[in-house]
Amino acid sequence: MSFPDQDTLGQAFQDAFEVLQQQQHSNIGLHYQPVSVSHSEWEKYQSFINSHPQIMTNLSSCSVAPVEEPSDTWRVLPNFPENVYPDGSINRCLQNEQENQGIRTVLTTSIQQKGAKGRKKLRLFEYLHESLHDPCMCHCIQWVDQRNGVFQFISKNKETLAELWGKRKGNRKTMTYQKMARALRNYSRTGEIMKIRKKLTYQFSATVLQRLSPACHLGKEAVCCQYLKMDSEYCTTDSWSADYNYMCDSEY
DNA sequence: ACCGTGGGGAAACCGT
DNA sequence: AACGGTTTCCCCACGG
Repeated sequence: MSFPDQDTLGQAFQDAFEVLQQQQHSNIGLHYQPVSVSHSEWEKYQSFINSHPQIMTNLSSCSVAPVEEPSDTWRVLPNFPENVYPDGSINRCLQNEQENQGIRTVLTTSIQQKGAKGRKKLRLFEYLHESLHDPCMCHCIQWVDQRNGVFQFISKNKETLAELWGKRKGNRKTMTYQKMARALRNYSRTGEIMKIRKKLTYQFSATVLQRLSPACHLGKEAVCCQYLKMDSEYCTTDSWSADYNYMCDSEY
């Protein structure tokens, strides 16, 4: 991972705390964790920061943090260890999910907008994958079959997810599911995400899935079967998929 | 007929 | 300036 530069990080902290103050929750302790970093890795940084308290007021020490991979997204965690999964994801976040989402959006947007120097933009499929691993987002998007990269938007809350995506990107207008789905359809040209013949259901390509899901999610031996589109039918390469499409046909 | 969902063309936008 | 990756708008099709 790479730490954002000190101005960026400092501004992001400030923005997040401003939100907290506006919401009169300035007493809540927060962790700031890049999504791409494991919990154990993050703990190392935490202990480093804890042993250098001046970082919190003067972020000059950040530059000594190891630089490996660029990080695109950061998450805000409440200061309750029991809420953190071993992989660094969140269990219940704050009592008020909207509140946490708002703070997270401020922080991630701030870092991305102000610290995007030379860093790749977050892409929609990356955001969706990230959301799929965020328990706070399970009311918006869920795995249908994680092993094969099949996921589904929750009809009731799909617009919420779209709006959050729009905010994350800093779009001028409100993102809607329709517009997001248009972007998803563009992925079918590049093969990164395919539409599954089931309501609100899509599938990551094997390549994308491997790139986004390291061993912790897939298992090294995991093989992703693709749904192959043939004359408006989808066929698959294993029995699960055959069953799955049978299920789709009866549901869709 | 209406609604939700899906498909796609085309132009605009924005960051690299 | 060119390009990639959306974003936005619009229109259409289809099934319930």
